[in-house]
Amino acid sequence: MATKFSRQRQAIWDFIKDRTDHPTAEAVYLGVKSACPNISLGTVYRNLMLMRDTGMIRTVEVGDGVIHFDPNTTDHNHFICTNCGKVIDIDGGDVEAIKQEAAAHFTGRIQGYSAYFYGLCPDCTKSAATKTTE
Amino acid sequence: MATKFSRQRQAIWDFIKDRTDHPTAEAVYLGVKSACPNISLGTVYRNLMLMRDTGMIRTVEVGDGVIHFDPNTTDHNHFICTNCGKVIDIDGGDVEAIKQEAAAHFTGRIQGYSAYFYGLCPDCTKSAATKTTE
DNA sequence: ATAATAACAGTAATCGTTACTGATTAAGAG
DNA sequence: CTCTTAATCAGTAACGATTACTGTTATTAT
Repeated sequence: MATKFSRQRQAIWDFIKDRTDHPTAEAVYLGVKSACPNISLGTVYRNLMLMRDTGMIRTVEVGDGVIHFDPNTTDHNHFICTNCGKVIDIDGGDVEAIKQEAAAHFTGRIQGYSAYFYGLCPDCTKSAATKTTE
Repeated sequence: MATKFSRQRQAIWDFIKDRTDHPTAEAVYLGVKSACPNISLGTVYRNLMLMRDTGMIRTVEVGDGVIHFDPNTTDHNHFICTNCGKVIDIDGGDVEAIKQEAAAHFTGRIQGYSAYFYGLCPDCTKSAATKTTE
């Protein structure tokens, strides 16, 4: 067989598989250290990219110059807080409708899709409201 | 006055203002060299980022790890060819409808938006069809 | 248990972007 | 037109995320 399931790969998968906070490679690296104290950052990158290439996870590029990883491979949109940088899933939107809408105005075949919405996340909206009137 | 309109900035603006091909900083740098033979890459970056900050142009992050620049600041979508990497505008889509659709499923205020569609561009579709059946 | 090789840790290299330097130069005042 | 001054420049060094390389380790099939 071609693939060996190493302890490190398992640890990375265990760490990321239920995440909804779109960690970076660095964050995965730090998070996996408890299970694999001397894992290498290169190993984390290699495995994350391999998981992406095999469709286990998806990469998300938010505009902060760093790659984020998302175990949710179903079609969905992302919200990025312009204040704290948090990346939040927007579930339940009719992604198919959005694709259709764009396809109607383009003469190529649209396969994939990813959209990013920007604004203040609920938390930052709250703390902004707390501050003295501004 | 705070702003000086240098020859270099003018050249960069002249180069990019009518482009629809979303050049990178590197591409702008090369393209501007004929007008400004010894312009510096740093100058190109500084001016492009300044133009973005003042709303003259927009940055587009496509997933290739490089920043692209777009003089079209009106709301529109982008198509990225997974074969040749070309970035093409999708004009005429109802962007507002897409925003609404997503906003309906999210409890924060959505301000900005950018969406990317992936697939084979018209050119690559054509040349793929030319090849022996595969 | 052993062989074969995927995967590893550690580190060096790459590359896009940003920051720093002292030298230029655009723009307003006299 | 000349002078002043601060914005901008060219050139280069620094930075940080990601990738590539190298010799070692460990998973899997036999």
